[in-house]
Amino acid sequence: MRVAQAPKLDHSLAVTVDVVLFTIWEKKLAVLLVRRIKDPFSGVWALPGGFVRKDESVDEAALRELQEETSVSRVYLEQLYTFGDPDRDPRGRIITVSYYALINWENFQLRAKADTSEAKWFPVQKLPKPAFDHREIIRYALERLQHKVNYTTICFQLLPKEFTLSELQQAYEIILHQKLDKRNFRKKMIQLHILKDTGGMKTDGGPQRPAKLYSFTDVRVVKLQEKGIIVPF
Amino acid sequence: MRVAQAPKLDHSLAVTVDVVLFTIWEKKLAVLLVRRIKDPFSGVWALPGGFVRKDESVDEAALRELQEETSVSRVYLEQLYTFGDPDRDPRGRIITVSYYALINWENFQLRAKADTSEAKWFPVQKLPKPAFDHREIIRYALERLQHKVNYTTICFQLLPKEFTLSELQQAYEIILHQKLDKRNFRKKMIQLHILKDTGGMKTDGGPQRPAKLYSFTDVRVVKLQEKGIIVPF
DNA sequence: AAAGTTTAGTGTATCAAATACACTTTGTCA
DNA sequence: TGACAAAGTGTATTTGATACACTAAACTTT
Repeated sequence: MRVAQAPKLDHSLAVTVDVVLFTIWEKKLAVLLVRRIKDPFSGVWALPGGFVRKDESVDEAALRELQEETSVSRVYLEQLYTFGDPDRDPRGRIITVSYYALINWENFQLRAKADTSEAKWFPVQKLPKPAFDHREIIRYALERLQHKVNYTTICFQLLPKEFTLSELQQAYEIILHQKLDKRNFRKKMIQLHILKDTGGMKTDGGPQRPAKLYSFTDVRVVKLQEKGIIVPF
Repeated sequence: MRVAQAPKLDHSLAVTVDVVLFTIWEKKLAVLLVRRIKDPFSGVWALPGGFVRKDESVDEAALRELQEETSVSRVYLEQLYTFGDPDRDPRGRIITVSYYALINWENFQLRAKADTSEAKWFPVQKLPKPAFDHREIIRYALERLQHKVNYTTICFQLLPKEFTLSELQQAYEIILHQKLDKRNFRKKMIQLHILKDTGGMKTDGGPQRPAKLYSFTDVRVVKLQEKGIIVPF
């Protein structure tokens, strides 16, 4: 092993990415963890992630690692925070750039066939003690997600293309961990003009009235209510 | 020079920090830039920053570089975003973790004596074309600052310990780049219970009525109006 | 086919917060 | 002592958030 002898010139460090992948699974918000097969923390659940290569951007590294470890691609991905304490990894000086990603459960089902390493969804309320500082990263991701559903259309990333208003409300309730008023919720969603009535109906198989199906008017995640903020320049 | 021959094992990259230091100077929001003396971009204005060392956290590196290049310490500092495109630096693969910092102009005056390299304040509206992707970093920092003044007490980091309500309003107007209503502003600030009447008065030297001096009740930057968000776990 | 079940879908009244708006006060300077 | 300049103050209106309960529609059971 090489020991750094010229500190003034050798500034190289290892950089990893870690991704908190969320989905809504069995009416709970869940995070995907993979079981580590190498030391340190061999056998322990951890966030999917790995080293950033020299020829790829950090964003690309996050997507690649997610793809490699969970066969997931084409997800909404957003950078969270960079954790850079010198002692956060027992292997040595490793900085990690954390991300969070959202996927709709049905989409995951289709793509997760080629799994090699063990991966499993855990409800955020029942997480095992994860490796490294991954619990802190998950907490941070959850906080960001909870904030963002309030002023963006990010929530749609967790739903199928067409969904009912009840399903949308349920998604909000699951993420925010609180009940919402049905009439006020629908009123708000409709006046935001982000929903399109697809004309379709959803029959659930149960003995109840079918619900209208909606889709999102904008394919992209959109910011709402940018009140009082003007960005000059 | 050593060439990486074991790509599977050698994951080392260079990591830098860059800091967008804001102040309010001559009734404008300004950013501190330093003139580079080395290639690349020799002679070009750039954000203060430099390489992260192996034995320090990324936050510590940001504070250290700020101290070294601008003699500034004890500032409010917050991580912004990590920029990781492989071609963002002509020297090679360098990832940068960006920060922004706030300082009150009078405090800077006292501490900036020991300046070695050339440093200068630029109003955000009149920035020179900076080195690297620093313009993007500054834009990002400005956006974050403008958002944060709306729901935190971060603004106080730009003011002296004691200030008048007019000075506080002016700071908001400068950051948000828009005029605010005097009565509504004061009403809001007072009902937030974040201000303490110090009993002192400020006479400006002009022929006008002196203003009451206030200070901030909490030394720390505080979040306001966390409405509708509950963080379980 | 009628009654029962279950979720979808709808409107209004109240309360709280944001906005719009103009004059009086007070100390300083000439 | 009168002019000046910024400090300081209140109310009415509008807008958005909240609280709240019944009818509609389709399917299932008897």
